[in-house]
Amino acid sequence: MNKETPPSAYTLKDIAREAGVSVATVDRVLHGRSGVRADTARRVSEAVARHDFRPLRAGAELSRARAMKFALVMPSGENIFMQLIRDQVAGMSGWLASRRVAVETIITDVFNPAVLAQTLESLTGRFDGVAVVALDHQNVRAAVDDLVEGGMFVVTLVSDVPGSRRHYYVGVDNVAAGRTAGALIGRLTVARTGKIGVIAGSRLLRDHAERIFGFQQVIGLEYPNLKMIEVVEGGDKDDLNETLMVKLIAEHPDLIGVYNVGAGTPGVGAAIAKAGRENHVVFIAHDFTPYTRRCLLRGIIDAIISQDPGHEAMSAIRLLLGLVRREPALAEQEKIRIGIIMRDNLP
Amino acid sequence: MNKETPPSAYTLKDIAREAGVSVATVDRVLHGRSGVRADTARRVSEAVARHDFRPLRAGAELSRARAMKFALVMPSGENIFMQLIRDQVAGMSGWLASRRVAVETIITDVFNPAVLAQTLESLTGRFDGVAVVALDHQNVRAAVDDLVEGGMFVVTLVSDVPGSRRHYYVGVDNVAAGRTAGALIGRLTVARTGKIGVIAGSRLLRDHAERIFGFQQVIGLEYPNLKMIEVVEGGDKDDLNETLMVKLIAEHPDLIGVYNVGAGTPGVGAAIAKAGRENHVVFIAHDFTPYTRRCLLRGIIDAIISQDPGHEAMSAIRLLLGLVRREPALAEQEKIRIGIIMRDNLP
DNA sequence: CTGTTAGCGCCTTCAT
DNA sequence: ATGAAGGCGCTAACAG
Repeated sequence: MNKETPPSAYTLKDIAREAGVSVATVDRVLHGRSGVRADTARRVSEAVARHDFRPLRAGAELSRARAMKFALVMPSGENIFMQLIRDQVAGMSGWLASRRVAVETIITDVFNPAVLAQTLESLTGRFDGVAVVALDHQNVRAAVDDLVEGGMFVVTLVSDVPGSRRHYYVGVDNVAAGRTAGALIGRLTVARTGKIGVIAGSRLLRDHAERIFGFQQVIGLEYPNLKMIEVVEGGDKDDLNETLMVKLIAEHPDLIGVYNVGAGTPGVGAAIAKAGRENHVVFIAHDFTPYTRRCLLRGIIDAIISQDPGHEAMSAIRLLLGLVRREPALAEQEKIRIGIIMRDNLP
Repeated sequence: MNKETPPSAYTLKDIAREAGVSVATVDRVLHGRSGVRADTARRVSEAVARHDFRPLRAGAELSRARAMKFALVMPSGENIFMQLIRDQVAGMSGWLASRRVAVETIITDVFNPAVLAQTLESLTGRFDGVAVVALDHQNVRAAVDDLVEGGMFVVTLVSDVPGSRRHYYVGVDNVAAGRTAGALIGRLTVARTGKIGVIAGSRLLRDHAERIFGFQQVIGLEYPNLKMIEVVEGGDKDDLNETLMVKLIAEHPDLIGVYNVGAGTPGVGAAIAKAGRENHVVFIAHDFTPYTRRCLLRGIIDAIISQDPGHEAMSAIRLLLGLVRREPALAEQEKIRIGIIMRDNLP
């Protein structure tokens, strides 16, 4: 028998009585609102501390309940990871509804800074908060800053705009993700000597650039036996990626590893499978999907770097909710982990 | 612009008015309570469905608010992972207090079935729910069943009692965890030929037994170049583990991999470091701690199989809360992932 | 500066 | 089988 946390069914009223004030005063002290004599405040604080009193959330929530509307700005296109996030949000409908939170998904061309910026601007006043898969570009940064300036709460999702005034970024450390990919390729190719191919969507996307940076770091510094081929770009498209991969295989007989930085993994996988190279080429890609799951089981993909879409969607919404309600920052509680998924630890 | 979930600030009262009944009746229908004519129920259901109405959680919570008391039964001893879980629970104190939930941690000798069973029996009537790091033994199973029989809600934590009537198990699939360890050793030793050592706490602990089983499966079937040495048991103790590991290194010059199934990792690590074998021996262990973090950075440990203690503690409490409140099962939402942590994806 | 009071939405007796 | 009404704990508007 050891530690004990007493139930403490105290209420505001009890504390008020004990401190010899009214509930309103206790409430003021509890929330640090002004208009309380220092001396009175002290008496209240003491009573609160004495019983380690915490206001019951349900009461607070009920009394301020208000319908809220959030916008979720996501890329158009076939990107499966984004699709998964949308699915997760759809699956949260019960959770959202019972809290009077509405989420409107807005699909736009995130790859075009002007379009994205304009989409963001158009949100002004229509929402209580915005979660956006951002693009690191000055127009977008300006749009985000304008929104925040106007009192909107903004979190970036998956892809950040570092210099902006967004309240939070929900997503992984992409440099670390790239390093992880590099370390996996390095370790799994063992001591073999050969070339490593890297396929990205676009080096202009901050998350892709960061992953490549981290990847190069590790390969360059720690695996002198591996030589990186120039990064090629396939716009996250399956077909283009397949073409690129076929070419890589053809031109580099000593290719022993491939890192697909963004989406479009099916294209890369198809090229490897058709060439019958799954046993010679260590293939690392991002994001756990039905397709990558199959590839892991068949040995086409050796490891997946993952971030949990459900977790990210939930985090973004929770953070926005907390901001709107002005609750103390649960911030770094919500940090997103970089997952490594191999054949034997499939979720 | 795409999907839309309307705010729907409807309340029970609105639905009642629309269905031409009172709020009490709507409440009855919503919760499937008896005493409503089929025809009336249908009218209500229709109104509910028409607006996709969900009762506001805060209201429901407030009206049923009740102080609750949960017991957390954990092993005595130095096991760091358990310590981390306790820390996490301590860190949840604000969350718990604002929901009027008290958690009493009860330390007991989980390795002794009789003691554990008796501890469990002693909980009867004193708590609303129990989270227990269990031992798979018939006495324990009987004790768990008795508790459930008596109306207590029970979840097992980290280590399960499969045949029992516990409501949930919160923890990872340990066979898969063992397989993951096996796959990592297999892949990271590359094509080298040699022996693999396995150190467990006790083969009588179900989680250890399952991990060993999964590990053997993979090593035996897929890596003919690796030969497993007989499993040795160190009772999760640092000092004993160190002695065992020193012996393994001395007796098997061709040792190229070690899997520490349970706790006591510092002992194993020390032996490897002192022998200067960190570059020859692939070392896989469980649980991310300050110590294993250091080992990852220094290259002593190659990969950690992790389960998030914070996540587990939170899950256990949330599940118990849901059970007590008789909320629809959020069950498999709470599934715990097997994490792989290497030097570059440290949390 | 401080207190009073009317809700917030839901659940639950207690009547009918 | 159904309805009316009080209360859960907290907040905020309004008095003083």
